[in-house]
Amino acid sequence: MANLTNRQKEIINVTVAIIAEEGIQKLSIKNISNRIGISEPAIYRHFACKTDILLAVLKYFIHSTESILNDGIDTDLSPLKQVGSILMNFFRRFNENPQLVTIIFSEEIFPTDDRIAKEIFSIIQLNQMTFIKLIEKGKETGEIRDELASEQLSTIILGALRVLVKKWHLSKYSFDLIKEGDRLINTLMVLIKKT
Amino acid sequence: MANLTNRQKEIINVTVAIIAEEGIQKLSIKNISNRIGISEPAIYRHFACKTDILLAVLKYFIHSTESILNDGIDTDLSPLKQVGSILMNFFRRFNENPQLVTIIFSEEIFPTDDRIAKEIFSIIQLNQMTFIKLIEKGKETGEIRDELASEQLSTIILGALRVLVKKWHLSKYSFDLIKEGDRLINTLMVLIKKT
Amino acid sequence: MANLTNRQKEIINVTVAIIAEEGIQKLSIKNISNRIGISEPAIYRHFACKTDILLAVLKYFIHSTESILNDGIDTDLSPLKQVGSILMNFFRRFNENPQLVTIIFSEEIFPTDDRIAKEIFSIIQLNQMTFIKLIEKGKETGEIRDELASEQLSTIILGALRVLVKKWHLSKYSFDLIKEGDRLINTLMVLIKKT
Amino acid sequence: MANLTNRQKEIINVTVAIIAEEGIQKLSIKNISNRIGISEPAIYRHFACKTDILLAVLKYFIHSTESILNDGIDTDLSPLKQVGSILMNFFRRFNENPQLVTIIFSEEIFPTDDRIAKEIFSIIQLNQMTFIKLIEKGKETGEIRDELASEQLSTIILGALRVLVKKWHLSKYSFDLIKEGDRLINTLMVLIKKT
DNA sequence: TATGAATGAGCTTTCATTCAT
DNA sequence: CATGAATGAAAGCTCATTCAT
Repeated sequence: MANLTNRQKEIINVTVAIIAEEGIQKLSIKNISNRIGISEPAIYRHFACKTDILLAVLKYFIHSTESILNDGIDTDLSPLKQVGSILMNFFRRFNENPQLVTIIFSEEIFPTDDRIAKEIFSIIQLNQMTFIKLIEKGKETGEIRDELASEQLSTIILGALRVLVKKWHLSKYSFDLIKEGDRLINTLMVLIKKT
Repeated sequence: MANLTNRQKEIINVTVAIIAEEGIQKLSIKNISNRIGISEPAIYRHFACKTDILLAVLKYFIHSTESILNDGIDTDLSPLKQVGSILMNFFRRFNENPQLVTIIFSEEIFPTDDRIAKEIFSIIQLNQMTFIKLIEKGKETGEIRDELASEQLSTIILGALRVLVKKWHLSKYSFDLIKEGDRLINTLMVLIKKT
Repeated sequence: MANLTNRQKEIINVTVAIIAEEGIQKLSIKNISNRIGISEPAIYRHFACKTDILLAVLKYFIHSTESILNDGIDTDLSPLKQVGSILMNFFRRFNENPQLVTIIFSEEIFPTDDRIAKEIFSIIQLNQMTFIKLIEKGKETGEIRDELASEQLSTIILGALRVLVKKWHLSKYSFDLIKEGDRLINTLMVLIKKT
Repeated sequence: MANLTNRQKEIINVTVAIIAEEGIQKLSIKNISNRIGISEPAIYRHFACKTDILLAVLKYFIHSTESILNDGIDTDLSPLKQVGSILMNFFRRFNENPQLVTIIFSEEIFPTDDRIAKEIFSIIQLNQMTFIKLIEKGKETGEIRDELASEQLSTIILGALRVLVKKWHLSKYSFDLIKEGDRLINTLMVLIKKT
């Protein structure tokens, strides 16, 4: 976000808001420019085309995801605790900013475009790799069950995260994500920790 | 699918194929009619509007999902084995019919429409409830760890299923879903079974 | 109406009802066939094209108009009384069958078509001539002011009829057409009768 | 018309011309844009939807009607003379601009729409009230027969105006509207003035 | 006499984008 | 940096009508 102008940031924010509130089908240049209060051609002063806006949005999400992951990882906690800490970070971020949900786990909504597909793949890889590394570390320290493949454990953790958050989103935030998230983390911890 | 005409079935199949191959953004009446080889207005002899086509597609998926779930549940296997059997059924179905993936786990792709939202919610509920019931049974028979909430275990199982299948799909089927699915099932079994 | 089949009469009645209730813009073959409960092509068994249906409707109105005019004229009343009698006949017919209004004075609603234009012109001529003849007779009997041109008096009478009926129709029948019609007739009588 | 852009005025004029020449059934965005020489979507830069164009047309007619009425009313003439003056104004305006006829007296041609219905009702009310007020004044000054209800006289005057103009229009302007109009005005004057 | 299926032409409207100013 | 005007392409959908059965 550093090398973006204020207008570009504004466009990205408005784009995220539209996708979250009205769905990607309602995302149009007109819709974006109306929300900002400028004309449609004005958008093209700041982005070459619509795809570039979506790419910028995705890059912003990578940045968000990275910061969620890093906030959890920069501690003195044990690897297992760090897994829990990262998950709780996700829940907290979603709770504060629910519109993130619509996009951060929604590969499907974006139009089929090679550049976009690449960007999405890198988000997924980032999540996957972070957890795999932590699980490996946890196995080394004897904290995590080492008879189970790290990749599969990572899949299980990410899947649980995703399904709970989606359920929360589809239920229109009808339950306390932090509380349910905490319970889910505990269950996951019980499942994977060495006894 | 029983009370549908052949043309209606054809339209549904073509719709599924388009969504799977080109994404929902490319789904248009023209696209559907072109693939079938009829004119656009001809579609409206068989469905009143585009939304009705999507609803029919979703109902078809509910039917598919139900049959996947029922194929696993109608056995003499133990509840835990049934969980594994259902999961393997999913993997096998996806492997045979990869275009199912794009839709069956993709709430987000459908346009915001009350009737569609209702249909999607029922698919999710169906999956959730099936696993919760089996887990409850498994706890009763002493096969599944009873210190863990059934709803959370269900969330974990569904999440793992989803993430593996999506990974397979995004990687353009670059790995053997059946083999990886089998390994994931084993890992899940190890995690949740009582020792 | 004599040489029409029952189905043809049914189609005409339904067409009149649609025009009256929903306007001519909503008149379509589909709409007609739906109301009757038959298929669209079935309509073409009874009329060659849509214009023919409209022509039949117009002929039915000519017939209606003729009978309204004749019911008033076949009496022993004086010419001036006959003018009043015919006008009251119109009001009574509209009161019993309000959907007549939408069409009987609505040249404009029909599509531009030579055959239709001809038919409409003949309705107007019929009305015009009937009143002109009566006024001429009334002048001869010394009942009607003879310093005024018959054609203009006819125009004034027909105009008054039309505006009152349209007002009644636009106000959604909010006043008693018979009572207001009676008062209008009296006013017209006062205006044109010789003193 | 003051707060309209030139393009908007052009669209309104072309719309009026199409309705007058081809009927409202032939009025389409394509038809409008073709006549102007721009593309169809270009229309939507100037009006949000087709209904808004029709509303602008109607507002233009209200304005026209108002100026016809006011041109006649702002004089030192007696009320009865003013009635005649207004009627002659109508005839003159129609004579100069025959396409006005098709719309100004044609409530029926517009599609059923609440906003449009409201606009049409206000045109009718305006005409009605203007004549009623003048007749009331004429009764006070002893110029107009006071044994007759003003509302009915207004109905008679408006009806006569309408029928003559429509006759002129349907006959494809085959007679001199000004001359016939003048004769009709004289007849009306004779009928309603106190003797 | 009726129907199911289909069609070409047309409709209103939206979209991403361009260009002169 | 911004806008008003415009556009080609495409969308979902309706219409009168045809044709084989």
